[in-house]
Amino acid sequence: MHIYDSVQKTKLLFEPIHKGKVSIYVCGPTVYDDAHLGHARSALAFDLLTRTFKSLNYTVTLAKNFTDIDDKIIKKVQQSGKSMEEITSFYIARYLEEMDALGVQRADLEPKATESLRAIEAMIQTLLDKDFAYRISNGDVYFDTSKDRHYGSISHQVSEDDENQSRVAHTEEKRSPKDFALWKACKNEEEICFKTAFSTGRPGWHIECSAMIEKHFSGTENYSIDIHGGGADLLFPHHENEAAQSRCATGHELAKYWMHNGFVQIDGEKMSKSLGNSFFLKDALALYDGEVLRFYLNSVHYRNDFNFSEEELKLSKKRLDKIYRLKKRVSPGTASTVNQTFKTLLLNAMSDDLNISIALAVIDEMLAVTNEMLDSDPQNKVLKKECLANIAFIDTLLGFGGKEPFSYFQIGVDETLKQKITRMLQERSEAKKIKDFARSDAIRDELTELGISIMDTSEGTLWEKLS
RNA sequence: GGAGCCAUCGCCAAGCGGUAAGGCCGCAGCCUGCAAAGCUGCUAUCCCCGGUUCAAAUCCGGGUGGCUCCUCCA
Repeated sequence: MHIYDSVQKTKLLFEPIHKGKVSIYVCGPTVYDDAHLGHARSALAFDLLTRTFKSLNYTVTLAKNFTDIDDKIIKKVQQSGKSMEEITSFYIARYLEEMDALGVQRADLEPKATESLRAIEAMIQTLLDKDFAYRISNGDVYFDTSKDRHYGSISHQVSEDDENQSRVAHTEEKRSPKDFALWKACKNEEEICFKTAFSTGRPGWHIECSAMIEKHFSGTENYSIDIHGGGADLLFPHHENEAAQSRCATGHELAKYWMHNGFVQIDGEKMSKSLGNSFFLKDALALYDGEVLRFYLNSVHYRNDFNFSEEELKLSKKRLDKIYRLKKRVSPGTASTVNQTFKTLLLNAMSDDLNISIALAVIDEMLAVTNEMLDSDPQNKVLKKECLANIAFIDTLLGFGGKEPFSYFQIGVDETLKQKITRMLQERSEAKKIKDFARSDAIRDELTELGISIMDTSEGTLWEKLS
């Protein structure tokens, strides 16, 4: 397995800390609002990563956190009158439902900030004890970036010039604009506050990830985990700060490899809540099947930016359709053993920093070859069984192609319409029997108007919903 | 102002110094009563200008254009 490390900015051979095992921590969402396509892209990218490791016979431990303490959540509590727990549990549940619909496998660990307060407090206390952090008069605790000689080594974005480092306003007591909050003291009684030795308040954004990783992963003398992942926007300052905290608190590096996924864009601009161009997952899933969305969002390499368009999504579906058409051809039946050449080619592609484009090309080649062989030998049962195994492997590795193929093409067609289609097809085949082609073609036109495409085969007439 | 990323056929997109994968669309053909599906065939010298090299889409320098980070952000 080779992966691109965003710290060294090059593709590296993956060598696990512990042989045969891989530990991955991905920054999850802040749960104060609905997830959009960008959240899906990130989840999907790391889902592909864990599936690939699993197929390579690694034992994977994946952690994805939920940030459930945050200024925006507090704001929402104040505005809505609901409790923090009500709000966060609602969005966590919805996030998980939507990820299920996309075929994202659940993380092994889903730590929350509210459940990690003791670990957070302990890490901040360690940093204070070791003099890597300082408390100011209002109770805030800051990380002293000047004490960390390696600060900047993750993102390479730290300026020598303090004035240019940040555009945010700073408290006077902060020693440097680069310093960041580990702990924010409560300013008034309405806020959500937790008692600690240093002050009553809440954790800063960066500390939870560092603390959770220490809490859940054993690590070694060199690294806490193998891979740390997240969106490209998290590289700086979030991951830089995480790395600094962990390095200074534990004496070793946080992660051996760092991976960052590219953005989902709308009309060439980053999708974000602040820009107001978000396409929410709940809306997308109301319009399109989760598997289709998954296929589309995964069809471009995870590090590239992804310019989303509904037209492209529909075109992308055609490529998925081809897998299911072949699956129809080889169904029903039981899968035998996956073709080893096919399996190797697919795995090789994904082992090269998740090269999905090559993987899809390998699949298309398998599709074409199998279709061709079936054209000349339609009853080849050995071939059919192997093909079912091949498609099952695609589903295991990439997470699509697993549905029952006939129902796949009928998603969105209700029972009433299905019965109507069946009646029309019966009438059409009777017309065809007596060579009344005018009548049979008229029925086909009616079906087209209903959004249904038909195809005559030796097994009878099949139909699909037009997308 | 500081720090990066990207630019390949009409569209999407691989390529990681050795002579341009794949998909969509289009055209022609096979199959079909006609279609659909499937199969076969056809379509690019890689934003521009220099340089390095026997050899560059791939490396270096300079442009142009787009995006991102430096504030919450996947």
